[in-house]
Amino acid sequence: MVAQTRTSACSECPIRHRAVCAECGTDDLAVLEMAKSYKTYPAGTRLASEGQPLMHFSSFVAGAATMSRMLEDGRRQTVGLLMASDFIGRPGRAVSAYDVEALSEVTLCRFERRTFETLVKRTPAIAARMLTMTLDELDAARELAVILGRMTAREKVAAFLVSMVRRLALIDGAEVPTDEVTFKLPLSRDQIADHLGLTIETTSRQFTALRKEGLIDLPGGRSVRIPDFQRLTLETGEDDDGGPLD
Amino acid sequence: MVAQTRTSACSECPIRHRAVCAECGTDDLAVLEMAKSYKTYPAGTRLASEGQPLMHFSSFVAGAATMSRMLEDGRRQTVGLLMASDFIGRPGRAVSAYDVEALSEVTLCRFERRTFETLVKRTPAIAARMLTMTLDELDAARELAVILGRMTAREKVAAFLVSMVRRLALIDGAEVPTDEVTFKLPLSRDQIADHLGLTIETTSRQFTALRKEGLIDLPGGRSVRIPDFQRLTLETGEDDDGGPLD
DNA sequence: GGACCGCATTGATACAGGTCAACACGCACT
DNA sequence: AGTGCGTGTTGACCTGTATCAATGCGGTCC
Repeated sequence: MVAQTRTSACSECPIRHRAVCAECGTDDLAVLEMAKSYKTYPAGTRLASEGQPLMHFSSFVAGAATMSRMLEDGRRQTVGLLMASDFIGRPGRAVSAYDVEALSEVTLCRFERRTFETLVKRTPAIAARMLTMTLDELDAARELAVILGRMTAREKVAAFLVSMVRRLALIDGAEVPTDEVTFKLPLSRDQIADHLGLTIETTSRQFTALRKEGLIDLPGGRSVRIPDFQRLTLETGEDDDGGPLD
Repeated sequence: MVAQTRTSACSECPIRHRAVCAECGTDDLAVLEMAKSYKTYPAGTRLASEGQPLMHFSSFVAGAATMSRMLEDGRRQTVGLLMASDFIGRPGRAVSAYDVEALSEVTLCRFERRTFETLVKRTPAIAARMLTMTLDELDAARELAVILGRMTAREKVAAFLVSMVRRLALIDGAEVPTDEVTFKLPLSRDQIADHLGLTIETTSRQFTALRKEGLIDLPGGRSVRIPDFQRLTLETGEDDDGGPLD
């Protein structure tokens, strides 16, 4: 089982792990191996800036970051939360369209942009993996549009918590919980507000309101306990069945 | 020049035109040719429904449609405007995540889903073209998130008009205008409101306000004349340079 | 012509969320 | 213990947008 050996040998890098190991020939694996480099950044690092050149295509191995755009007068909107297996940059674009800031210590698996473009062209499995990842990000961005465009502040916060739980479960490879969960938010109230198109005050008030109604528990230090996950899901206004669509 | 002959022979279908003709071998072209079928639908047709099976992967040849999600209580958010070269469906997903409704008469180039999945796997150029299209849609979805999350009603309407002009220019293969433009909106005020996360009344009021300030002209019948496109751009709050990033 | 209908506009009022301001809490540093 | 600072919470008030309601306007059908 050659594929398995490879899988375990490169589990840190989502690109290599998911796109290449299982499906690719040895040659491309070797090229990929030579091309990639790991790099770790402390929390708070600006990993990319809007309008600035972006020399690498990078994939998240560990840690989390926000991807955001700032308007002229300082209003900021976060358009995506980047976590394990998400990526920064895109083939064919030399300039970042967004600011990317590390929320925690972040480890990236990086490829020099030109090299990666060649790899995508030459290696069908990498292109296929890129396509799947991009389609998933597209779904996430559209979900966010629904939240931003049509939900109330309360629903936004509930939807955010629900999506965080689902996201963290996905990364852990665990099942999405049906009843009780406890986890730690990687974002400050400020950063949550920027993600939900709210102010920090409104965000804080909604957390408090949900707590007072027993939908969540806030033991302190950005921890959240959700006693009944299903019930919280109902607060988002979505007529969602809860299951993935694939 | 074989490629050119092919290009002119299949100009109606973006998938075939852009992804295959220029880059693919004859075999895959032949398969694609056999697999595709054109179909035209009248304005108002529901082309897909959230939660319903979607048997085809389709690409827009002509016409426009909205892609939207409805919440339990009837609130609707449009997450994308589909126009020539955009697509409905995704490889690997049998159920539509959104409602798609034709705004005008629409011609689609359709592939049976399974067939298309095979084609994507087998034909690198199709996968590459899909990836580019998906990355573009991802950018569009994130732009929308910025608009929905952080712009005022006035800015939203201005940004919508600006993006419509850019979009229409792209489809025509024309330059984005720097001064005067006139065009016809393919959306009703209602549909614009659902796209911008506003009510129809607020949307109408902002159109009126922009008209009163001479930023736009409304000759009637969904036509819009913009006397100074650059000036309108300034109303969106974006510190955009106006140029594409690629 | 008149009645109707879908779409757009305009006005009056209500309210969700923004703004401004004070205060609380935890934590590092001295 | 005391100070300072970053982060979060809460309160009072204000404003932009939603809501409710009326009117206009261009079609089309009888």
